[in-house]
Amino acid sequence: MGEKKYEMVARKIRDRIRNKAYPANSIIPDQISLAEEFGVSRMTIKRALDGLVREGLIYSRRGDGTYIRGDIPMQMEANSPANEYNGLSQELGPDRVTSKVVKCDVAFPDQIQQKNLDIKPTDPVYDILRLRLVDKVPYVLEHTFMPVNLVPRITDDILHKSIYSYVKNTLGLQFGGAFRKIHARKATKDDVEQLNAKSTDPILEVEQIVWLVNGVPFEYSLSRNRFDTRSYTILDINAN
Amino acid sequence: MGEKKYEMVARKIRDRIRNKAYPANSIIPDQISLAEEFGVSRMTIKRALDGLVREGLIYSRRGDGTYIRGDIPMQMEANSPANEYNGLSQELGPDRVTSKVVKCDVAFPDQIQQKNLDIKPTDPVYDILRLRLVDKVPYVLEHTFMPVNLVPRITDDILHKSIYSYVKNTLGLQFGGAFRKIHARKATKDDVEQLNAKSTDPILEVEQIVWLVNGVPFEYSLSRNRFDTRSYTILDINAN
DNA sequence: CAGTGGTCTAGACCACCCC
DNA sequence: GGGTGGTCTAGACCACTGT
Repeated sequence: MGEKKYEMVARKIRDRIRNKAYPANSIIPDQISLAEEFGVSRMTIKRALDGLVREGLIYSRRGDGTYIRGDIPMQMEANSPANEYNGLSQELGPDRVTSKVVKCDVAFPDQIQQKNLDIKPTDPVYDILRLRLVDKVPYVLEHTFMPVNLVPRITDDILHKSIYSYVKNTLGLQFGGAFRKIHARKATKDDVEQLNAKSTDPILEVEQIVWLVNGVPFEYSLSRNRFDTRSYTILDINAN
Repeated sequence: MGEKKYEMVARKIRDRIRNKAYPANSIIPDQISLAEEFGVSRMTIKRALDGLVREGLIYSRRGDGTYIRGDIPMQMEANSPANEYNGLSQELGPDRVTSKVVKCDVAFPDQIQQKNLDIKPTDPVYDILRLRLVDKVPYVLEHTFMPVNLVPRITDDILHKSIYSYVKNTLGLQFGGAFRKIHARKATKDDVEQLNAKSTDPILEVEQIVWLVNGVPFEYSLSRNRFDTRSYTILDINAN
């Protein structure tokens, strides 16, 4: 189906912010005027604005108006946001990202994997260790576990490109969400060998569960990032 | 002012989930039934459910129904979420948290502070270094910068308790959001001395800007956490 | 097909800010 | 008081899932 009305409105207002048609720190037209301009109801305008609030682009104050938020300097300098489940390839473009498959096994899950993927000891999982390189420089060492029955027919070609685009586009599965836990860790032998980390370097580790829209856990993974080239960014808006 | 209707509905449904009146992985009544039961319109039910979806408690599928999400095992084990702007005292209870004020100066901001707080070189800032202890064990070393004009009359008593509750409750200011960047770092001399970290220990650093509802940056801080006692958790729901 | 959740409307009322 | 955003309604229509 086509673009929803509130998505259309949000997109157009987002464009105006990018074009500086609505400059930083300025006030934008009131909701009734916007409703007339876009030919939709005020509730639909509100819905679109709520989305932009959560994206951090605007903020509203009851009795006052809706304003464009200025740029966040820290965000401007962020190298690559480590959030979202789009995978590195989509974030940085598939041309810059390459993968070295260190290991790709099928095995029965250990207790941690059983618990995090909500599966039985007899349900086999993929056990995949990949080094992801950006512009041929080691970037992150990803250890991924996925139930075999959810993700059939993994090929070497897929592993060298993007698992996520395979899951999304070929298998037609939709991601519902993720829970992540970020740690600082000491470097292991693998980190030294694969990431070219020094043995005294800290490692930024992201442990995550990703599940599908139907609530089924689909991936449990541990990503070990070089501390000097990667950080994780979070925008946390205090909204309903 | 009183509780809004959608907040009331969300709270009651949240309670039913906690009580297992709506058990994990079960389906809940349809929106029309809920609307009748609570005596509100269906839109209000939808609004309440949307909030619970973002909290990760439920998920809905069009044409099907709304389901209770099972517990996330990784979340159960999380020691203490490092997110939110409530401050440590509120997270863990004021009785367990103590503070050692290492430094509390007023100074003119350097370029980084000017940029992140959006202030002029002539606007003085607090430069506060506090060690936060939980059950008397060093936990996090917080380096905080705040514009003096926004947060007047900081006292030693406030520094030993909670700056956040002072800002929220005494000054009556409301937090609008935060942007955070998480790094893994090498330990510094301060970390060794204050956090009792070993010089070879990694440090989990949270760099953040917090702003108020009117968009004004209010705090820029660097929190250095012991890698073995603290992690940062994020729940990331794929929703509108 | 029946039943579900998602979108959208037109209008009402309220809480709040600023003048 | 005048104008703003926030809440809530009753109802309509649509998209989707299951059978």
